[in-house]
Amino acid sequence: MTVPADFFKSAFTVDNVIFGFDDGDLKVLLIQRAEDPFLDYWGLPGYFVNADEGLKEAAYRVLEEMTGLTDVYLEQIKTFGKTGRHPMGRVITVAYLSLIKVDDYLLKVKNNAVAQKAEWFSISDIDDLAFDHKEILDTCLDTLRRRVQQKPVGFELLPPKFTLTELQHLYEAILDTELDKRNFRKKILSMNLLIDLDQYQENVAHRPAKLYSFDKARYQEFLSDGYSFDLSENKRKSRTLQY
Amino acid sequence: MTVPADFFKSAFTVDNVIFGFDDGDLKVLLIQRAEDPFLDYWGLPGYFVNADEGLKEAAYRVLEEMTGLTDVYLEQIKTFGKTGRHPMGRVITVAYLSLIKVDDYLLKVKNNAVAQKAEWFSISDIDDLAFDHKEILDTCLDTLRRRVQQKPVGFELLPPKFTLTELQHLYEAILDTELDKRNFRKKILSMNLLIDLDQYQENVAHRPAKLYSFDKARYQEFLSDGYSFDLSENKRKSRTLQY
DNA sequence: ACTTTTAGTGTGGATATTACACGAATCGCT
DNA sequence: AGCGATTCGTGTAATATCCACACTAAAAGT
Repeated sequence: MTVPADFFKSAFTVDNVIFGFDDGDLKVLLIQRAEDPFLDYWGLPGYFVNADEGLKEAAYRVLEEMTGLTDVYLEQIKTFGKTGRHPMGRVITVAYLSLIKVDDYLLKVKNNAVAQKAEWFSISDIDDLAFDHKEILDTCLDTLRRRVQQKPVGFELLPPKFTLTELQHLYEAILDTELDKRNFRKKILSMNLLIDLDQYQENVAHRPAKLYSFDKARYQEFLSDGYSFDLSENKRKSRTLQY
Repeated sequence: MTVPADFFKSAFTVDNVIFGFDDGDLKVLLIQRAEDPFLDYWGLPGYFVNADEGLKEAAYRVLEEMTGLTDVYLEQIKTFGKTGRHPMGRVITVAYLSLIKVDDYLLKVKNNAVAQKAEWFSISDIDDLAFDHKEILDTCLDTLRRRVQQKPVGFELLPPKFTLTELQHLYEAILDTELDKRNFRKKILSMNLLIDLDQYQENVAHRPAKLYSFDKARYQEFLSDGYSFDLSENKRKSRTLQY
């Protein structure tokens, strides 16, 4: 076993899968490529990792250069390294995932970036992307759906003040399912993650809903405590199994 | 944004974290290095990915060359890419995890491998390893402990015929906790993952225990069905939360 | 036959999960 | 002012799950 001849002759990239919630719809942020290969194709915002930066660092830098987003939390999901996934040679890519609320961020492509523009796309409208980005997106979507049942991630996707119905719709959109209103409220309120603002919607043509905000301190506790969420209303007989 | 000057001047490796269960103890498979850097240090069995092979493929190949193990199931866990983690330059490594039963495998280091020898170490005896392998190991151990509560992975670690007490000890070793015998048995049997062999231990100085084996077909169902396991006997008040 | 050791078994109280329906509050229209 | 349309907000009861807890059974060795 020797050092391969092509040692130090490979490249790695990061690709960011940024999910957003807007208008009752789960979206993902794509860029249109400004260079070959896949010129003009849409793909995930991703680019090469520099030699002097860490992976996560690179993911944040690339995301900002290509879409203008800063201050999003990125989480490493999986690394894709099939041969032939990049026409320029052996390129391995590390996929990062984030969940943000669309309204909070203004998209802005830097001049020197490899992107012509950045836009949000509804998940259901996406069929083909540059490279193997569709596969990466699908993997991240699976992860998101599993994740959402274990951590209260959904909150990141709503405005600072929201109604319980909005929160429920969010979960229904991500999980592509329907939930029972009363049970949803019971659960969510019992978690003490919400702050009751004692304010109400205005100018709605129906009984106005109470507004809530999200208790960030309490959220931190949840994450560190390894709490287990569970969306359920479950299909199967024996749901929570041990061992 | 341009292609970095050091494009195609990086290297990647795979590192395998192979957990084994033996003698009531959770172990991990390490190799002693036969080359610099970290000559003579113990570390994870890992090496460079060739340009013409996929990541997973590389992980299997490297594992076999360094330890002789074949036919283990490897799962990608995380990619480590801090700058400075490898003294030779920018090297990114993808960590793979596996769980096997020690007795089933004979360790055999190939002549040309970068390893002098391969040995099993108890988790608790490991303090320092080559590179950042201790950090990689710790990350994989966390993943294993979480994993074990979601999938019945533990079965891989026992001989073909085992007693319920052995299975319980396995879980106790992995999770570093004690479990209630009656509740454990109720749960595990209700999952229908075990086949009652109608055989008993022999030559033990006490009442002999029934022997079971593991129903592989049923196990497959579990995996594909996205069942949720849960080890519990739980510390916290509200265990299973929704939303 | 007695000791030692591990195997094997059931119940009840507390909590969590699910299914399910109707009055309340606002707006806009007449 | 009254009515219709719309969404908000709330409780209960049946079922399933979770967990704590203690004694008898079977074999080997003396």
